[in-house]
Amino acid sequence: MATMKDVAKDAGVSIFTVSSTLSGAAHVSAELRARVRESVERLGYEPNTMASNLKRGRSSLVGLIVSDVTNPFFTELVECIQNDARQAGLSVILGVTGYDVRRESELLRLMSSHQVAGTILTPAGSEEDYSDGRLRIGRMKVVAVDNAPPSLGVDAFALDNRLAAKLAVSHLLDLGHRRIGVVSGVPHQYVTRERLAGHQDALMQAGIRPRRGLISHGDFRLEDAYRCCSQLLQMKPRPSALFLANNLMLIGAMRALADHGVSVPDEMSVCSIDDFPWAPAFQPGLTVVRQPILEMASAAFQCLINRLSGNDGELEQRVFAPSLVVRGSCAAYPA
Amino acid sequence: MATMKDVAKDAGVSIFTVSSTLSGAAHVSAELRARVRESVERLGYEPNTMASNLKRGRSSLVGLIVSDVTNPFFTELVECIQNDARQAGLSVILGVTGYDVRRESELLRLMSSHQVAGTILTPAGSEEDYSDGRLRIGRMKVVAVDNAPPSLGVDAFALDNRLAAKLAVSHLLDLGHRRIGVVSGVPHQYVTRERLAGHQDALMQAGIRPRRGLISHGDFRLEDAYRCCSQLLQMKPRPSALFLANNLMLIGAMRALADHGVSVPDEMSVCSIDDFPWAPAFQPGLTVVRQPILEMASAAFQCLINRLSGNDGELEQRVFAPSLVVRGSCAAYPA
DNA sequence: GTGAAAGCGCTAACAG
DNA sequence: CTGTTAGCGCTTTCAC
Repeated sequence: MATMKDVAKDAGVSIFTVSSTLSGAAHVSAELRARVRESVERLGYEPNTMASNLKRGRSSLVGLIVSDVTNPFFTELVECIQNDARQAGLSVILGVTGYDVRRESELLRLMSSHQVAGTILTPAGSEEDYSDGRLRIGRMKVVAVDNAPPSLGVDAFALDNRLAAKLAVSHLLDLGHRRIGVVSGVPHQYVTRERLAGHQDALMQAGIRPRRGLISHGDFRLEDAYRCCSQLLQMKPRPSALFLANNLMLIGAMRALADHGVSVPDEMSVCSIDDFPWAPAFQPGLTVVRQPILEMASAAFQCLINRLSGNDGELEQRVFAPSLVVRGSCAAYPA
Repeated sequence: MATMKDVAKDAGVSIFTVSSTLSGAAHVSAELRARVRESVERLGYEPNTMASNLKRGRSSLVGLIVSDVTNPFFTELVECIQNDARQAGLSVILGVTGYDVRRESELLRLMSSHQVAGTILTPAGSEEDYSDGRLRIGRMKVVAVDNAPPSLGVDAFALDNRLAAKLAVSHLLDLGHRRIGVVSGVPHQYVTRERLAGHQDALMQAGIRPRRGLISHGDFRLEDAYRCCSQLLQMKPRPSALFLANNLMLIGAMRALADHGVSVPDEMSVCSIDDFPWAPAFQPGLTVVRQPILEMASAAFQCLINRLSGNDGELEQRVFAPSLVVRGSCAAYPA
């Protein structure tokens, strides 16, 4: 592997000249520049980013830690951040927590040890998990997306999860449903609590008292939602509608419904949080509450960039508005 | 940010002692070890991976370059590789090509400049694109997954794409379909050609001559498939079955079918390559040809690890068997 | 405009 | 067992 020194020797110039030509930091005469370029070409020189970063004290890497790459919400987030990073000349190191706060800690530490400039994180935990500024690792900037317990202590960009759930459940209520089965997310996460609270808000507003038996605790993943949904289907009387706390669980529920031969929306109305490409492909189309992922991602990334360029202002905490996307999976009660 | 030097000073030992305690490379007396650990704790010391990698000449990073993160096939690949990498103590830098061979080149170069130990790549191109050993960048090891034109010149792990397509189309043929609409992938990619060839194989075997008009060229993405499928639906007589070259295009087709009020499988049988979590959630369940992603990913990663540990043996080129997963989206003709 | 030289934080000989 | 030291490849003063 050719180094800068090799190039310098080959071109008969100093290391400095090579460095300046490549980085454009200082004026180099056209002639030397040409010689350098030629040597670079001939030797197949590739700059060693690591060495450069080490010297400059900051790296061209950013961390991106998400809860679950197989979830289209996170997937789209990855896509967005990836694009933004590329445009900013940054590369992204990916980490996956699986909603595990301990893994999250490890990953954060790992990112820091890779000297990433900053990290975008979808926190896995709840308020208690972040009480002690656990996210402040070294001088690494971190900004949170999606799950933003108040105690985070970092910039955060998240959906108004409470309102999102309320929107979904109110939609069901407006259609006349009274027994609404709920599959919520991993119990300890802030997002889950908020969505559960939004569910309550909706019931409250409609003057309906929530029943424990109708609330089932999933883990934001498909398999568990399948199980939860199957249980809900055993209830007598059976709920007439289902609210799922995220997209993957919606899929799990649809599978369960399919396997139990329950038709949507005739026998069961279904809606969830998180829109995704597959939702309109179902027959009937799936009614969901949409998150403005692109906006959240851009805002988060821009914020990170600002922090990196020295902005030490107040914490930025932005909440984004959900929107109900009505398709065909919720029908009026009785169907 | 505390450095090793700081820790050494704080603990009253030499840098070397700190280094060996942390890496476990040399024996350090229990007492010093304790002192070091304490200082590490107190100062909140984090090793600087970059410096370490620079010094050791190899990095704890691997590159992972995929065509499209929003596609569940690649998503699952990312998930698998991510897991394997973690267990091997490696972090992954993610890159996305969008099926663009030029971006692929840039990304490969980028990975190399980040001094990654190796890179796992889902190549975007075709045979001609790799004629000149374009994948051999510096001393970076690269191994290919998913798309493996013979000219690659690197280890490759891919589905038997030709057989996969044949399986799908033969299934349709066996059900009595004779006019089968096809939406293929990005025209220049090897995978696309193979799947098209498999389609031909199936027709040939059934003694049916292929008709150009029934073949539409998508780009492995949803939107374009929607368009292609809509066009196919205009044909008179209309095809009685559809074969999609991948999962995202299946979704696009299902959307088009839904929008045009065509019912599956009564009015249209549908099948594609790539299984994905959503497939069984549809009503009817989607019939697809499954790729053994986990196996392919593990094999690829293991191969990379072997290469990294000095195995300079022959190129490993492995082809994996597809399997037809019959669900409900294909019915006998006439429906 | 160009070169020499001093490190960035760490590892790994080599001495003691 | 522990300390000293010489770099890894690059950026960046500082002289010329």
